[in-house]
Amino acid sequence: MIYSSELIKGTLKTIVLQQLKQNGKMYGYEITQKVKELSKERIAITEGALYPTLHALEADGLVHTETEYIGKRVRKYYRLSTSGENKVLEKVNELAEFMNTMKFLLDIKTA
Amino acid sequence: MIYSSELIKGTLKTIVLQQLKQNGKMYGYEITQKVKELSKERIAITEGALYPTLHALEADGLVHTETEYIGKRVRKYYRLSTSGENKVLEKVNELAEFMNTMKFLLDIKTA
DNA sequence: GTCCAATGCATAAGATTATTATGTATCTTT
DNA sequence: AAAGATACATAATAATCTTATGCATTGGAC
Repeated sequence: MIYSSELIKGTLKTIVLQQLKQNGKMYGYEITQKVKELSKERIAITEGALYPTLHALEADGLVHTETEYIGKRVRKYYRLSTSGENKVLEKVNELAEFMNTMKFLLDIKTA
Repeated sequence: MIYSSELIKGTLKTIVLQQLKQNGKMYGYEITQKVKELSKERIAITEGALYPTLHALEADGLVHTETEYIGKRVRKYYRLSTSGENKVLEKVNELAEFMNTMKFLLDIKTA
């Protein structure tokens, strides 16, 4: 079962930043696969969502890129900048608090 | 501190449905105030977001409405339909699971 | 050796759903 | 009398996703 796409909205940037934090440098396709695996197939990041997001993170100076060639195929690696490292902490903290609030609001018992 | 609006996206319908479940019948303004109170001012539902959402829930047959007059002032009460009662269970369960997945993905420790 | 699936990037049209602004009107408090 | 709270609603705009499309390389199956 895949989570309905509305839920991903608003958390995608946070997920991507956190993956970069945990893995140092990653390329786009790798991020989709890693998140798919970690979420047991329940979070599917589409390319149409991912690439614009990565470009936005770069435009905001939260990540830096390096291009590598594997044979003739291009890979664009992304890595957190210093401000990106701060941002991921902020974002994850905010989401953690938000989830606590939602748990209370929705009367959800902890598993 | 108010949660950034991106986080609300995708959870607003669930919040509204759950409030209706917990309180039987409610009118729009009441929902905004109740959520504001329960979230300690951290979730602010704007009218421009709420009313279209309520209308959509009604169009989907998840809620029924009754209009009441308090003096000359109109109040439109919303109440879950039978399919709305099923829907709220689905939505809350999905969100609960999603939050567990996110907690794992983002390496968040339980408070 | 050819074809399909997977890998890898990217953008564009369209849909969804929020923000912000605006409008109307009543009621309460100062 | 004025301001703020109550109460509904819609429209223009913005953000951000889905879906579709495009291009190109690589690996495995047949």
